[in-house]
Amino acid sequence: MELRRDIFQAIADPTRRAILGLVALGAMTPGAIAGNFNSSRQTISKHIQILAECQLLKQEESGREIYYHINAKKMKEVANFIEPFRKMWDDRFNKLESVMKKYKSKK
Amino acid sequence: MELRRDIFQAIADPTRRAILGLVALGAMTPGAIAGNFNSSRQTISKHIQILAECQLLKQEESGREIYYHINAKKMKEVANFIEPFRKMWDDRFNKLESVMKKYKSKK
DNA sequence: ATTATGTGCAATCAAATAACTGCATATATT
DNA sequence: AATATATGCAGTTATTTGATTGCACATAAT
Repeated sequence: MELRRDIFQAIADPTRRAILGLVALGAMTPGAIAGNFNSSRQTISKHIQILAECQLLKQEESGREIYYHINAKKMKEVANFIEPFRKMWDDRFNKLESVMKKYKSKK
Repeated sequence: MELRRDIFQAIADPTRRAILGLVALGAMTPGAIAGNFNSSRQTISKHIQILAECQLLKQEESGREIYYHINAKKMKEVANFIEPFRKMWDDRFNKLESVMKKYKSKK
C-alpha cells in the first residue's frame, strides 16, 4: 500500500505541501499541524507519516508528544531534477552562453 | 477524469520525468518518444497529453507528425516552491546571514 | 485508389490514493 | 487509581491513476 512513494510523489499532494510550508516555520506536533486543516487528525497524521517516510520530516520525541522538524536538505533531490531546466530558462545562463560564443569566435 | 492535475502531479510519475528529460534534448514525436520505453504507445501518449495539459510540453504540428518541445519556463512553479527550502539548506545563504549579523553588530 | 504510417480517443481493469471511523497504547494530570 | 490527552494503527470506501486493447481518422507513399 505504501510502495512506489518517492519525494516527488510526496510533494504531489497539495495538503502535504502545505504541511511542509507550515513545519518550515517551526517544529510542530501532529495535533498542532492538524489544527490548521479541516481534515481529520488521522488523515493529517497519515500525510505526516508519508512525509516522514520520505525523510522530508524528522521526528523528535518529547514525552508523549512528537515534534516534527523540516529536513530541507531532502529537497535537493527535487532541485537536482529541476537544475537542467533552469539552465534552459534562466537568463544568466543564456548570457553566459553568449559570452562563451563571443570568446570562441574571437580566437 | 483529468481534474486536480497540476505540475506537481505531472512530475510525480517517473515515466513522465523521463519523458521530460528526453524531450529536453530535442523536440520529438510521440512515436519516437514511445520508442524509448517499454510501455505501449498509447500509454506514453497519455503521459504526453498530461504533460501538455500542464504546459510542460508544447505541440508543433508538421503534416501528420506532431513534435513536442520542452517548455522549461513552466518549471519555475516548482522552483518557486523549493526556493524557501533552498534558503534553509544552502550554505551561501547561511554565510550571507552571518555577514549580515556582523554588519549589524558593527553599527 | 489502396495501403501504410502517425496520432488520438473510448472502454476496461487492476492498483494506488485519500479520506473517514473506531480502537489501542502511552504519557500526563487530577 | 482514574481520567484526559497525544498519537499511531487497522479496516472501509470512493476516487484517481496507470496501463492495456481496439477503433477511428488523417496524411503520406505506392
